[in-house]
Amino acid sequence: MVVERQLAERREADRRTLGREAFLARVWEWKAESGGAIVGQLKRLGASCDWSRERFTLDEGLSKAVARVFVQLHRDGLIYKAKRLVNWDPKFQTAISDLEVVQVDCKGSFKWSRDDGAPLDEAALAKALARNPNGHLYYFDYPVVDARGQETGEVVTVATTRPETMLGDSAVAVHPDDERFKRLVGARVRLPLVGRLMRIVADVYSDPEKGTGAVKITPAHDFNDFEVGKRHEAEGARAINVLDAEARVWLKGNLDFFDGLDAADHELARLLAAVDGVDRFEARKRIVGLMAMEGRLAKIEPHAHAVPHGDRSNAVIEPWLTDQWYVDAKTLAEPALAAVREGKTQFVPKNWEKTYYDWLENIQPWCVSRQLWWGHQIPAWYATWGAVYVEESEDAAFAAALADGVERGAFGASEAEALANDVARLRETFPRDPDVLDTWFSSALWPFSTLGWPDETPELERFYPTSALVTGFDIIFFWVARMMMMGLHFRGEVPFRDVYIHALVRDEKGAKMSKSKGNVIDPLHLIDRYGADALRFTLSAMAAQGRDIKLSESRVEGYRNFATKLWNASRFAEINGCARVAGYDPMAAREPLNRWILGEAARAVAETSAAIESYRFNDAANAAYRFVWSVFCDWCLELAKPVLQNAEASPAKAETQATIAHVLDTVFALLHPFMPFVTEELWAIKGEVGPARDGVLALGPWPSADFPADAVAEAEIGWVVDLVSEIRSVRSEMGVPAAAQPALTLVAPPPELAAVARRWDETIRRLARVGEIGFADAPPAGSLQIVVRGALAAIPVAGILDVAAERARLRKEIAKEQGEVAKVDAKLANPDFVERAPEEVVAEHHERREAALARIAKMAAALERLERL
RNA sequence: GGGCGAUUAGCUCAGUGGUAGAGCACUCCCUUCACACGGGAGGGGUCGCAGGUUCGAACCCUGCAUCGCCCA
Repeated sequence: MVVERQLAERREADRRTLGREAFLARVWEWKAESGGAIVGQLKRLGASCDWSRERFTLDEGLSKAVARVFVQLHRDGLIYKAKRLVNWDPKFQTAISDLEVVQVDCKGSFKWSRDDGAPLDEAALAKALARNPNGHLYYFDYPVVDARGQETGEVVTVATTRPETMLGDSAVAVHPDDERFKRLVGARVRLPLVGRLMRIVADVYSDPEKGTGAVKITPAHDFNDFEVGKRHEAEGARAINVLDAEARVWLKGNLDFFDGLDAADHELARLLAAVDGVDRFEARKRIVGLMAMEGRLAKIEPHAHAVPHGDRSNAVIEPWLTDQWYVDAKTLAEPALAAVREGKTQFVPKNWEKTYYDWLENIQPWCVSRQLWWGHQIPAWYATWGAVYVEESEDAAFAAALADGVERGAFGASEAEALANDVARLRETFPRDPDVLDTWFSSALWPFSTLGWPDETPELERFYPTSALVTGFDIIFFWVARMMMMGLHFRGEVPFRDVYIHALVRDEKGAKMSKSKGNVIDPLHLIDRYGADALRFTLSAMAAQGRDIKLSESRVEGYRNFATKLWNASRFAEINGCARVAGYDPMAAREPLNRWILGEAARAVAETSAAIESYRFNDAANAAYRFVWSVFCDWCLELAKPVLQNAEASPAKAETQATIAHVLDTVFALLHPFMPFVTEELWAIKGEVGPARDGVLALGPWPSADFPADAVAEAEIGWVVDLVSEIRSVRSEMGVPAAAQPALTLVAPPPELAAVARRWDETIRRLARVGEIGFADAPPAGSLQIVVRGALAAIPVAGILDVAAERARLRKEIAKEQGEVAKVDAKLANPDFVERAPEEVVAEHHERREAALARIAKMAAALERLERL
């Protein structure tokens, strides 16, 4: 299609002029240059595919699979040729499947009624239809005739949105229970302009509520009418095709049309002159005009209805009667449905199962032939005696045709032998079906055709069934369901265990990106600005299940910053001699800080792994992000600074350096799926010092989550973190200048806490920006007082303390805690709660209450001391 | 008309029965020797509305409203 458009743009010969072979050469040319674009995008995004297995549907091996499948299905009776209505695209002149049809709502504005007395303003109608040929309902009177064909004076009014199809009408249907028409069932009407006599038949398809309750039946041009027509063949209903492949009215030489008519009739001649060979929409206007002239047009109303359009061509689709090849999708769908019901294949998120079921349960025969040139040509050869030979190769087909020809007596054995040696004549005698297969037909074989099927290859043995298919929801019908059908039929096993339906990226307003809307966000553009890592991380972080992604650049920017942060953290480690050490054993680490960060890292790895395994990529990205930035950078590196920057070498310093190097390696591996480029780069840089790397990070193992959490280390580090945080908070709130370095007094700490404080003296002073750290039994006068994990800390700021503000602050804190206690008390006072809630929930409430009360007590005491001032 | 989903902080979104969260934006402070693409501290939500189930509901059920998607 694209190539055809290019040809038109460049004013070159169209495909029919060019001929099949020359055209296909052009398409291959185009495929070579543009087909690489998507692969290029994937590579820029860092998709680590096994590119050696890249395939194109028209590759040689895949063609073999297609031929095998077509022949096999034909022998199984699951592919057949039939004359049925198809969705015909008059622009591309090919049949398309239901899925390639999009419904477009149309509503016109033109209104006219014969009862108003004014003549039909054809110019105004033409103007309205020029804007959109659809969107109106036209009411036509069909005169009732008696047994001799004389008009009785009575009319039946039918309504239609496509007036030109009346040329192919062969019945009028009314509902069997509709009292208004009961006595007319079986009577005949004369089709205006044409003169055809047709029956009024009773059929439940006719909806008494819609239009006039009587509906014209045009079996050759409407899917519903086709079914109605079949039911009433005995009453004369038949398919009369009145359009050609380009949707022009086709009457001259149309035997079906003239059947039963007097070709010499002058009224018919006038009709032919007016509409024969005329485009359907022009014919629509002319038919309406002719009907008005005959006084058979009752009225025209604006009418909202859905009009089928080709999703590629955007042309209005015409239901058209043709010979096409069909796959018996209903039969193939049964195992495909069962496989998902039995859980052999699982959808993630699960709710997409419903979409899959709905479609497969209501599946229609799949029209697989296309009147195009680009694609797998259908492996069917025809003989003059009406037989068709479906074979995997031309040779096989000719052999079969010759043998059959001899059998039928079409020619003698010697004649057949002579023919067999003359390929040119064979091709003339048994022409191949010129149509090609729907591209989704070959796509349906993808999971096994790409692995070498129909040969039993080692790849097939190893990789089929595949573990997971990742795709968009809009592909469930087109591809997933069809791969399931074909995979089960030809391999006896599902093609994949999991089907992960990913989010669709939309623009910032939530609109689906489309070239015609011009709101496409080019990933390469974003990559140029923020880097592939930032884009990947953003997409992962926003890929919550069951929701689409409204991509906003600010998020991408934020994750670009994250990549920078990671880079700087690595630089910090490098500057501070955090080099990898051969044989480093995390389990042997002694320092609380190291044991703590190792435990935190293990937890982050475990969380990220679990999230990835259950396809919760946003949770995975967030867990990794939080650990790297909020834990490792914000605390571990900060807490390590005093040790690292101490000029003296010590076992603690060496252990910390080695641990940080080790944790960084963990971080690189953990982030690699989200940010492959920067992590690979850092991995290489950090590989320059210390033991040699085994290989690239991309091929390295996933980090271990084995390190057990160390409660003692957590208590120590956690307290330091909380203390620093609390001091910072109270400083900021009370307006202690950043430059001021007041002392810190720990009030009567338990001995082990005092030891911790001494161990972290330098760190606390640095991070909390306090001077000397001392111990006392009571807080010094004029102190800010805070409670950290049950311990009281005081910051004497006598000179600058605003006593009133500090009182207010303490009262506010106390009130907050009291509120908490009140809430918990209310619950605990409820006997139903205590009785029915799980024990641990009740216990937790008690603990919360105790903790709050303890804080209140300490702060109340602090407040009291302040009051005494 | 049928089905699916959404409605939570200014914005974009997590959160499937037990103390409402993140990123961005916003306010204030900081040129502290990895990082201003940074550091620190804050403000901000009766979880669309109305019922119901439950000791307890953003979460489960029913109805309604608004928006979106798919199918006919």
